Amino acid sequence: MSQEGGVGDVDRAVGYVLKQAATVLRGAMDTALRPLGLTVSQYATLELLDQRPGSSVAELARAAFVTRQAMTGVLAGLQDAGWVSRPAVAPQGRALPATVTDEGRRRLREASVAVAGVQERMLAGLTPDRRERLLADLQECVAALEPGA
Amino acid sequence: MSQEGGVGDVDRAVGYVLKQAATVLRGAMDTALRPLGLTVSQYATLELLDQRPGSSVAELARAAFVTRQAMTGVLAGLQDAGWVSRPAVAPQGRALPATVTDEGRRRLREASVAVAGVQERMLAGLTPDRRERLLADLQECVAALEPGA
DNA sequence: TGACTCATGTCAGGATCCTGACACACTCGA
DNA sequence: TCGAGTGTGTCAGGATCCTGACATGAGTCA
Repeated sequence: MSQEGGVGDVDRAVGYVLKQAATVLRGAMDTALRPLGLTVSQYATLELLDQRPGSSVAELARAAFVTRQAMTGVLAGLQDAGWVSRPAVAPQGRALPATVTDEGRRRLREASVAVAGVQERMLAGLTPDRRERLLADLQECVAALEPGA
Repeated sequence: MSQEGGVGDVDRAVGYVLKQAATVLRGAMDTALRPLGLTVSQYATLELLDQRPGSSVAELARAAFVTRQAMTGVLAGLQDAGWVSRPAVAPQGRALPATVTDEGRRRLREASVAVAGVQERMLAGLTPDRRERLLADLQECVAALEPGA
């Protein structure tokens, strides 16, 4: 019972397990990154910025699924640490293109290895085929729920 | 390139898509629950409490992946709304067993249908087999990362 | 040129959650 | 019996993120 149009047992609800997985992963990343002096948000921002050099705060915020205000705070911390630099004046429009500094890139490389280890540990029990399928299914879920759909 | 021991393209990193899926799902649940006057946290707590009647704050907190303090705040809101009741004195030990009221159960039933709709929309593009596999894979990921592992 | 729209950066305020700490209640073993 | 260990509820403080709002710069079009 307790089915009749509802969600059913939470342990078998994809949404519940999805949040659980995201929470556990974030925790594992946090413990892996803490010794390196990086938060999960900072690492994610560095990784994004390394792959999209010259991004504005707004672009990074969208890529990291947070608001511009939140990303502004993260970027400020990264700038204070000397891992990210932004020009004082906008070269065009209002956007201030951010770039990873050499020191930031070194830090990112260490962090990236650590995070890759966590991801590998998470996926250790899955065959390459299953990993591909898992990724594809998650992307399908995202596409189905996105506002534009 | 940019592979060499690192994470690789973020769009193909399971962790990135996992967080994206969790974020999009939470947003969709929020818009679905808002008309019913429920937050996602409140709904999750009601659903958990309906399936585990008499749970304490600490038990609910563990089940919802938050701290006791956060769950205390959510429960206080639910009690103020009259959807959850707790005895004034602990019948045993210090734990105060919480239960969903009749009014709360009515509200939960509506919310559960709404959330089930969101989940169905998210999984619409997946066959039953793929849904089962997705659930199993996510559970595998959780088990592989859990502290006790 | 001027009005409109859109995107960006920023400020102010509030909501949510976390870490750290403390006191109380039960259980178990010396 | 009593002490340690565990689990629970709660308070205080801080960190992170969000909503709402505003001003600025660029592009579009009458």
